[in-house]
Amino acid sequence: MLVYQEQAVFLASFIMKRTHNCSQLRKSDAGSTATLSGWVDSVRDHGGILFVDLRDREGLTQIVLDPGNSELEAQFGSIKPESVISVQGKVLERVSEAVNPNLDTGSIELHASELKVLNVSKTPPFPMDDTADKTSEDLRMTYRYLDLRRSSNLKLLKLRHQTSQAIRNYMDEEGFLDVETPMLFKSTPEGAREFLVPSRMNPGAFYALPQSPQQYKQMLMVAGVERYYQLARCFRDEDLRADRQPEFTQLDIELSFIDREDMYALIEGLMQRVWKDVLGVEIKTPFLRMSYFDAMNRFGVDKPDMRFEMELQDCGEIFQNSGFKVFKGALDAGGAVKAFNAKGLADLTQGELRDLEDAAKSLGAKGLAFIKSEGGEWKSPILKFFSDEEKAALKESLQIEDGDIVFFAASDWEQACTILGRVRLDAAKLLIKRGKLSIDPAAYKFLWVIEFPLMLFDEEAGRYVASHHPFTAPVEEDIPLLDSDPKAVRGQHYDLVLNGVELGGGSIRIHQPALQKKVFEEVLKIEPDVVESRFGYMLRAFEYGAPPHGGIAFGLDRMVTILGGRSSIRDVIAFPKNQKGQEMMTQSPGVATEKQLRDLHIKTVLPNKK
RNA sequence: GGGGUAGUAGCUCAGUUGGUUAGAGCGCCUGCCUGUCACGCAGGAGGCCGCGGGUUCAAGUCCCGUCUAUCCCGCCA
Repeated sequence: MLVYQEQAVFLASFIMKRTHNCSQLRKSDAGSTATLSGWVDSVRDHGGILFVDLRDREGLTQIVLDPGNSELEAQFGSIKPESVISVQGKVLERVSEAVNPNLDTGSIELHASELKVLNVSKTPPFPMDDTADKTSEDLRMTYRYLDLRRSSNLKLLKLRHQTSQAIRNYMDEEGFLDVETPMLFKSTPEGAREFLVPSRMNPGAFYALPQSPQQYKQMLMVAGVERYYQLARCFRDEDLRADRQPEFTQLDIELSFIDREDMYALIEGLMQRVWKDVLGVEIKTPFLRMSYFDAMNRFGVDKPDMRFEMELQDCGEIFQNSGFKVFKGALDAGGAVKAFNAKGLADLTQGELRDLEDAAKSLGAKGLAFIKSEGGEWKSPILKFFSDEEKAALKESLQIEDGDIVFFAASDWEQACTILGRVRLDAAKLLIKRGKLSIDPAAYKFLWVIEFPLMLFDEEAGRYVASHHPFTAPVEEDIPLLDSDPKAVRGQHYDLVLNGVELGGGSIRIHQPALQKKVFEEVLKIEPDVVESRFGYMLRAFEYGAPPHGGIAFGLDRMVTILGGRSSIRDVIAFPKNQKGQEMMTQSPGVATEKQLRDLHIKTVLPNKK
């Protein structure tokens, strides 16, 4: 009997096969017969006449049930929003007063003559329109299949598809091969924490899920692939943020016989293509370029948002001989005094000021010095330490006018820049809230950040560490500095930044085995046996004719987030994980059975709960 | 690991200096309604005020703890 019913439904779906989607019918179809299938978006029962908005992936069509058909009326009476139905009927042009200009199909409606209720829906746990954006993510993710069914979310999935499609077309036309690399990789404890996968057949041994296909793609260059790309899934077992997921997708690219200029041109073309195909927007090239030093010095971050000004100024000269010990002391210690003018923000509240100060403190500042210009006079707790000359010089260099507030940071150069970089972004948000600063949502300010230092000195480890990764090639003329002054060596590294978001980064790689070995052993001071076990195959590969090569990788999720005008990458991932790395719908991760653990030669030791 | 914010009806939120029976909008249920498109109108149901403890004659409200979510720092290309 049950089987019979299922067959009946199965059969029904064929009898009522759809002839159009819900966004297709137009005035020209008037008079014809059509069948639509989809979800009930809303029901408006006027007693006599009844309207149903039928929705599918493509759009919405209004169904009309004219009075007089008691059998159909009974059927329609039973349907609820989100039920799945098929309707057959006559397409009729709407009378002019009834036309809905907000709907693609608003000039017609389908007058139902037959209805199949394919599946009745329970009442959804949250609204199915855009007001659900305010519903807690927790609940939406538990019912992600309903959340995704909302048209704004289906649009985002479509947008993501269009983005990867545009990428694939461009890469194909540029001669790139899509090559898949292993998901089960070897652990490389440098860098991000990895997800480990126990190997049943090799007791005690573990695979690691790749943080990126970095090493494999370089091997593909040695193999002569010349141009490789992949939309690669990558994994990092680190704490999450709005723009970070434990698994994410990279557009991974590597190519041979190129220099940095070739890379810039290739990627600028790619971005042009993506923005054109997905949004219909023309992006201007070439992109602006800025050295890492300038980015830090002028904006306090290595990924400046170029959509607004408020640049940091250097006040070192002004306070060279200042009576204000905090500033003088920082300068005497070889540091810097930086400042920027948050134009028009003198009216900030005590709470807002405290928030800015907290932000500064979280980056190591002892406080946040400021000068407000309000009602024709300057107000500041530190004003009394400044001489008239210093005040005049400040007014001049920071262009201080009434209503402005200037923030200061005095520390070593990098920290001072970082602190103000953060305050600058927060101040911009406050100005936007007040309507004093506006950022065009359709502005796309691409920027290459270049000339990063190849190494950073890690105070904790007491040695140099690669700022990008250890395969980045030094700028040619800086190679002699590897021995004398490693931190002055610039890498052939480049980041692509868009509106303050790091879209991607990469570098020209080292392809000479001797230089790579030197970087590993002499500069980064990695023990030779560790080098051998982790990178030995790579050094050997380079001895067999490695071509000069370089690459780049982009966060596809971040790119789609920006294209879709969203703020969280979770919005553009079909089934994202929450901040604890759990996927709420399937309740993953789950506990393994005893047998599974035994097979994998694993014992779990749970943390003590106090 | 640390800090901020939030947790009250299915959803979004209000709830005064602690004070009687905890409210609104949407949704849901019932009825009415022949042109709506967020239909309208009338009525109704629905609450462990996250959880545990404390202060008090009295706690949604104050205190302590805890859990959950989210944002940020640490961490992470």
